[in-house]
Amino acid sequence: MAMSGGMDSSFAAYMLKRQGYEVVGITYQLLPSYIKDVANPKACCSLDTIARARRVADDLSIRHYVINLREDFQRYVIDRFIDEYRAGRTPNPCILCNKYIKFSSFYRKALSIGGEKIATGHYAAIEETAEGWTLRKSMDPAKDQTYFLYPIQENLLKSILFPLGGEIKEELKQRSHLIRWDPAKVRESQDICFVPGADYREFLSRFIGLKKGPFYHVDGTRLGTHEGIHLYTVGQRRGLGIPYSEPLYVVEIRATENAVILGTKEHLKQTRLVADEINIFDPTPGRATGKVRYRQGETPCTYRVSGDTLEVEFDEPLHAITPGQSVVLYREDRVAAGGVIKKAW
RNA sequence: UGGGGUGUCGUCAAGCGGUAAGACACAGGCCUUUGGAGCCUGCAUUCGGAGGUUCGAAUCCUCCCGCCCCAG
Repeated sequence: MAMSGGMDSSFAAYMLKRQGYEVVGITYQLLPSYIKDVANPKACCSLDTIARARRVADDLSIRHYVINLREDFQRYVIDRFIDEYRAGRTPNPCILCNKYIKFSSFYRKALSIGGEKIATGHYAAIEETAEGWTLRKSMDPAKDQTYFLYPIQENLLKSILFPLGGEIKEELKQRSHLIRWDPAKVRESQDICFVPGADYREFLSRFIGLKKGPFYHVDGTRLGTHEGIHLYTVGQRRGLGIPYSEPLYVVEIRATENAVILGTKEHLKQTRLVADEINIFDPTPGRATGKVRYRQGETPCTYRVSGDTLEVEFDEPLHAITPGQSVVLYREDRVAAGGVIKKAW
């Protein structure tokens, strides 16, 4: 059981224990040591989680281990996060972390110490059906985290437990007295766990360095000068500093020209996309619903898998489909497919 | 140097004698296990400067200053 000492993972551990599992709590260290001051204590991987998790584990009378996954985290999450911004894309670090760390490195480590299954406090569900194992949305629609979990390999699903998949967070809070978890005394907001102070642009600038370049309107007009492409993301409005007759948004980032293209809301409407780094649960082409960012309703669409890519056409235009972000497709409450957006139009 | 025009928030811009609209930008907040979006709130006691007329001026008059055109 991956334990952070927070309510969700603590309660999940409690549930597993009650269900009769032999539970071993594991807290992984992910953050590089240069981040002394953890900015996001509630984050899934912050430093002072260890003590909190241990206390909960002791309380539940389960063993507790701490494992070090910093090297992998640095390489697969932080470095890639930086590289993606350098290339003018907008990565989703939580998805990288799930793909390469929690449901990869952590899983292997858990096996190596004798575990049979891994469990996390994610709000998602796994079910075995006639066709095989499926990743499904959680009972609590407000907390469903399948969007972040789509990269989990299908053959791994049978080895994963999501104890909270059938729970409703608000109801869980009512029962939280059953465990002695440590309420995070800090703000709820999540942000990026490895970015101190939650200012990811400042963080990126330490590695990428500011390199001024042109702001162009989609019609070709030069509108001003930007401070470096890594400071911007498609769909962004604030922080451009350009007065105009109407709000301007980042429409495109051209890394090769070091240029940022601006336009109005209309210019951000797109219906088609191609994604790579895909994970396909249901290869049958056809109808589905999908979303392009976590907090967004699903839009009906059609998809097909073509080689290593996923092609999606939405029934109606979406706003700012952003390269580097992920598209996740659903059929009913099952995750059908997902991938990293390569381009959209 | 003549002739014409113009000067209102960081930017664009209403107002044309009755006590400073709006948009963009910006700042703060809400929302949120990524980023972005969205929503809420704030944002010129003052109208290039100095005088004057008036109960009352950004709005009228005078002078000065700054821009922008057109002339020689």
